[in-house]
Amino acid sequence: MIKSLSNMMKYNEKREKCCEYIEALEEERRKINVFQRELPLCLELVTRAIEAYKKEISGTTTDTLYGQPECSEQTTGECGPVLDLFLPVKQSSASTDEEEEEVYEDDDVEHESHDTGIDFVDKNMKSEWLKSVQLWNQPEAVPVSKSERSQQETQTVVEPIKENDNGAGSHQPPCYEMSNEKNDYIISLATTSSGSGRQKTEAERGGSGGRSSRRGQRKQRRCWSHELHRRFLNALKQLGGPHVATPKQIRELMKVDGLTNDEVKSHLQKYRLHTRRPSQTIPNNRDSQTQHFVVVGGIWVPQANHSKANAVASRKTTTGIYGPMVSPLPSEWPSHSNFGREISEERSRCSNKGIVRCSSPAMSSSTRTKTKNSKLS
DNA sequence: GCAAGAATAT
DNA sequence: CATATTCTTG
Repeated sequence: MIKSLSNMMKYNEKREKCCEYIEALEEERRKINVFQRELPLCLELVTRAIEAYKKEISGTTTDTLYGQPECSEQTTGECGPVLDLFLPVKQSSASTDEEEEEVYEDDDVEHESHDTGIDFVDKNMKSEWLKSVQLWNQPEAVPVSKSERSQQETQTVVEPIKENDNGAGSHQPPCYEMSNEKNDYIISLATTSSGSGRQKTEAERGGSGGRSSRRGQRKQRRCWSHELHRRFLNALKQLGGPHVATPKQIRELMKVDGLTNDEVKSHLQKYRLHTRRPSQTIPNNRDSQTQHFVVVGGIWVPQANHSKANAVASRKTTTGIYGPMVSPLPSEWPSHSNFGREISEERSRCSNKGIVRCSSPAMSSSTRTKTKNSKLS
């Protein structure tokens, strides 16, 4: 008699336990699902375990509660925010990406194999929306994925050190608070793409609602994320250096919709400033004004360390962040801007006091010289 | 009137 | 400091 009773209790207890397990397992499975290709076995195991437990508690019971085993939407978990962000952009992936992404497809699809079609879930999704979002918002904030890409194309240099950036938990705070603005940006990025994308000026200041009424209002500050800056540099490179490239051209090349000429212009201005005479502010000894450059493979580099230019050592080359030469570049720019050693490249092009044909406006006080001729479009 | 650049402003 | 905006000029 007693026995049966205790048995029953035990059973109940057991069942309860099972339910808990199942619950936990399913939760786990959802997570694993995202990494299906990495952990196929894991997924399988968990699934089996779930089934096993279910069998155990057999028939009726509380199955209803756990009736959603097939939750294929791996977004679950704590992805709340993700989802939110994702939604607005969602469609972009389909239509826009080609425009936007082209510049940096490389790393996005690098890792492991892609067996099941599932990849798209985490891979695509992530890259897609993250990218767009990032462009305007938090420059870094990305979990990990893109840590690599930093400087692929141009880079001749190695850049040994770069771990610091986001490796650990450095969430750069979003530039400034853009609150809901972000959606607008995202959307514009997503839909417009390069094609025509151009009317932004208005849209932006309009803020959220889209009311562009208040014109006096200062535009939201644009944060030049790494991505943006990368594109910027890229464009610069294609155009032949910061001194010959014009804001408009750059903007067009960047293919970042929502970006305005003014913004580019401003950025360019800053870039040029930093680019030239990086040392100036720093009276520092060092051959400050005597820097001797050496031509290496067509580019000018500081004689000093051209051989191992990027070596870690040089990084503190006095010149500071904007060091004119190929200083190994301190991880990147100060906070978020990222003129890094890339500038070195640029400067290598025209800098060197007039040695090169280009009038090197940068050097001369009167920059306006420019080479407008070249762009007689 | 536009666009680039410099000079200011925030 | 980094961006935005305004001023100047071609």
